[in-house]
Amino acid sequence: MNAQDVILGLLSEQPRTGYEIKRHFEQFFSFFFDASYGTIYPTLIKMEKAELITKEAVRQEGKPDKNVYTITPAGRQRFERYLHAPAAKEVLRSDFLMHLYFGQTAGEEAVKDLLLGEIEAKRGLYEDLQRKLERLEEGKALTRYQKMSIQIGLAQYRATIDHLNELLKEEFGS
Amino acid sequence: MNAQDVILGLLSEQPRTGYEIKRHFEQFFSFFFDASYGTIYPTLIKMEKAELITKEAVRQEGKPDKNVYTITPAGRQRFERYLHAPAAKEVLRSDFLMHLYFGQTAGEEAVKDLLLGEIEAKRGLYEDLQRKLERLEEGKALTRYQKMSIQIGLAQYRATIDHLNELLKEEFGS
DNA sequence: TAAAACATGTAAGTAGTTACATGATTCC
DNA sequence: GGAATCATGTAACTACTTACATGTTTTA
Repeated sequence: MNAQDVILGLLSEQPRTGYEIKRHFEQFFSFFFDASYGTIYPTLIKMEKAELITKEAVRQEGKPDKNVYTITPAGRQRFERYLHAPAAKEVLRSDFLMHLYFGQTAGEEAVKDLLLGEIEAKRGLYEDLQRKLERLEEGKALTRYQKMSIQIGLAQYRATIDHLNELLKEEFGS
Repeated sequence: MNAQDVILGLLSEQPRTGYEIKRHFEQFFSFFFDASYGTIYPTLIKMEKAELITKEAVRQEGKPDKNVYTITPAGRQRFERYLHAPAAKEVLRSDFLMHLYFGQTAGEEAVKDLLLGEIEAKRGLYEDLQRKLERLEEGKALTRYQKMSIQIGLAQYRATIDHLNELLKEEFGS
């Protein structure tokens, strides 16, 4: 999975601008994918050259002009290929766990703060994601599977928060 | 967190070769960090030039020669700086969740297979990590915090497997 | 009046992977 | 005899981020 696959997927739902794609990443994919404008815009240009998508420039009043991208049949085919290929293995990069691993060097107080910080961070992410899900459910624009993927994120956060809280109680008694 | 920080951490425990560092990544960090030889060896060379570590060539019988790296005081200082800086935010990249998100396009059968596959994959990772933990506990070479970080991984896998199994039952009735 | 939202793009740099290249020894 | 383990390294490439660059309108 790279930025191109994901962008193709979003454009297979409907035409979108680079700006809208980025917003979608933040709203739906925040906990398992991200890409910056510095990736999105060059990728769109590259994909247009490869004829996977087409660009339409749209003039707007009171706002900057925008480029709306539409997927082509070749683009759709490419996306199908990605979708039916086996999912690549998940990659987690956790600086929190790395810090914890070296806790002996950092000292008990530092580790306690680390745990407290991680719990707070995860709680924030959890609430944020929950609010997003609520807002999206009101809008009714959510497929069954989109909802599932968000709920998996929620369950994962929840489980981590619970486990970390237990650890804190057991190991540091507070 | 980058490869340099982590390597510095491992060398702060004891002198090691590039090969041993890679093996350690696999044994301890498999679920929250990884780096290939193509990263490790060039990084070691760069760090030696920066005088964060020193190299000692060791001749061996019946095995290739090896380069044993030792951390310098400057390297230790650099590692402390990393360790006391706030932990960078965790990054997850899940192609499984991306596939699930686009389940509507892929179809119900494909999604069911996807879930089944993910459960199997996670179960494998869980058992693997559990075996690693057992072996390491026998060896008694584990600090309290090292054990904690592995247990967090185990709890995370466990929670995901359970949640995915429930999803499968509820949504696909099998 | 300042920040957020809307909107696009580039240049320079960072950080990594994959594949190749080599070669002995030990275990199955 | 073949796979796994031990052991190091490079070249080409991929994929991304960060910072810069610009400018309007709406909202708090």
